[in-house]
Amino acid sequence: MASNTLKQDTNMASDTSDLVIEKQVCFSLYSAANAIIRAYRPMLNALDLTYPQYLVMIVLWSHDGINVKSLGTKLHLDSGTLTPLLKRLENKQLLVRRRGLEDERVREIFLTAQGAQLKSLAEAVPNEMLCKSKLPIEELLSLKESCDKMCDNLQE
Amino acid sequence: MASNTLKQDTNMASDTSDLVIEKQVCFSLYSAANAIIRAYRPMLNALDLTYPQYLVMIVLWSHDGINVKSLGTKLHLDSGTLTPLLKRLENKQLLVRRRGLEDERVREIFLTAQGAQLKSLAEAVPNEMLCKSKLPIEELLSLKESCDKMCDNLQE
DNA sequence: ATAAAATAAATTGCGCACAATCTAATTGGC
DNA sequence: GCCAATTAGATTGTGCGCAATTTATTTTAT
Repeated sequence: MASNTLKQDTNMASDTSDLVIEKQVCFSLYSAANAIIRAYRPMLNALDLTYPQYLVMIVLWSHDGINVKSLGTKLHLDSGTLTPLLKRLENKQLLVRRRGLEDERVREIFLTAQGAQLKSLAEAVPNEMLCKSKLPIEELLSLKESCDKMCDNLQE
Repeated sequence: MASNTLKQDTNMASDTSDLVIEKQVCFSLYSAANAIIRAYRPMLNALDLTYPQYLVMIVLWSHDGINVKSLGTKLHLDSGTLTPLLKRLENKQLLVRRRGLEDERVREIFLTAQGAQLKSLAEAVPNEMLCKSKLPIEELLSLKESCDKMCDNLQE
């Protein structure tokens, strides 16, 4: 029991093993992503949106009429995530889901007037988030670049 | 309809608005975190662990006997996430959950022999992940630092 | 000694993320 | 023209992540 306590308290593993939580880059990224979604919550509650719903709305505000496949490509999400999410946004009257005219398999997503209007309320969100992060813009840009590279490199 | 098509195709908004998906640092971080968990999956399937379960095991491998509160502080997760996760790991015989002797409210988590043994199989995982990321170590370290800062700054 | 406040964990409920599977429509080859 | 292969999306089931609430225990103040 004494040796066990010693090993824990002095944390011998941290010098020799890579299997320590404090060394894990991926854990830092995972925790930061969770923290970001948590930080967005109060702002997005005011818009009655979750963070993934907010992302979908952002895409729609510049690509009204996009289909589920293209939306999924842009957001790196599949239909298993998007279909129920889009149904919830449809229930909130922010969009409508229409079948494609020339291809019946395709679902095209169109903003309602209400959904389009929500954009003006959302305009303030990105800047408020940048303030909360308290990081200089150059650091945020290099962080973004590394994340984008990571994402690309882990593709299949 | 012609003007609508023009607006979409030339993406006018991208120059004037911050509300474009390609500009969102947070979206990059969110996508990278999802991509990481996806990339870990095949490796961790071999250990019959999910990524959050793997994180818990990493902490236990250097802090056997830790309680739920301390575990939550380390992983930035609460009992609503940890309690059912720990029960699943207990069902897999990787750990046991005991009540604290001096304080009955506390749950202390102890590795089983099987749980302790799993560490040797997990030793190869971090390096394999670094390879998959294809990023130079310096970039990974600066990425980790920025994520840790982001996480700290968004605290409460 | 006891009631109030604080603390640790568990529970409930919702919304992702994603693997796996299924359905329906379209395309390509012959 | 017809059938196999492909494609788009929907469905099902599991495991988080977390807000909100609840239960049980401990601490504090009186």
